Amino acid sequence: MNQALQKIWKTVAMVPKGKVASYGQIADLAGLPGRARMVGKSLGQVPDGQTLPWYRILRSNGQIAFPAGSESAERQKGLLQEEGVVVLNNRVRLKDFQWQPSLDEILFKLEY
DNA sequence: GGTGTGACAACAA
DNA sequence: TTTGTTGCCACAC
Repeated sequence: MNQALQKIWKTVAMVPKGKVASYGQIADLAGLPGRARMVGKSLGQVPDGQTLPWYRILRSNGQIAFPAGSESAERQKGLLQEEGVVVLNNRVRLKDFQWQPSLDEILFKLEY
């Protein structure tokens, strides 16, 4: 089955609450450099049952990937703000909220 | 194989 | 800052 998909989901799952990450960042951490677009596609395939923080994933510039004002964008914005992440004009200040995995977090991930 | 697509990214203006 | 262009890579036709 889809290994890449699993890796991506596991990686997304370790983004801490109140922090965000970019598609490319997730791809890199998942060991799939250059596959940012695949991360996006994968998040769209997440079964509803799964509790995955898909909403903590943004574009490299901090923008929400959905068109501003769309239902999805609003939902994502809401979920983020509930965690304390400030969203303005459909974007987040990465300087303040981007997740910076510590070395041990990365190593822990490699154990798998 | 060729071609188009996509919850992307880097860079130029 | 915002908008275009290009480069990417896995996939579905």
